Amino acid sequence: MSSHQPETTSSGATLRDMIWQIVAAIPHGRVTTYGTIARLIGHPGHSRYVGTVLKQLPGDSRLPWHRVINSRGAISFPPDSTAFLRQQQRLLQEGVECSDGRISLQRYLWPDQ
DNA sequence: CAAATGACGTAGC
DNA sequence: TGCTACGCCATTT
Repeated sequence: MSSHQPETTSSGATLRDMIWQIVAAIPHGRVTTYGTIARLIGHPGHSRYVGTVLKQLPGDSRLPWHRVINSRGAISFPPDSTAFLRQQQRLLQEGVECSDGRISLQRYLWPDQ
């Protein structure tokens, strides 16, 4: 087998598949963080990888990637980038207050404490 | 194949 | 309260 085969679990799912699954499960109008997702898939500390996976999503993906923000409660894109504006726009569209690019984890974080 | 990179997080100062 | 330094590791150069 080639050494660049995706890491798989006992169920056969790749880490990437698990991340997609979690992102798809984020409720409308709620958000979660990269670190939280890493924990949910049983790999705490892999927060950077979560970002890498989302970065590789095809442009036409229907996954709600915009509901993923960083632990500071902010959008992880430069404020002047189009990506930032797109994410902010999608969040505002579903009722998440982020006019300043900041989201209240206290109010929107998923899963609930 | 070695080194740099990145949609992160957190401990330390 | 804010910055810096590191750890993390798949992916890219």
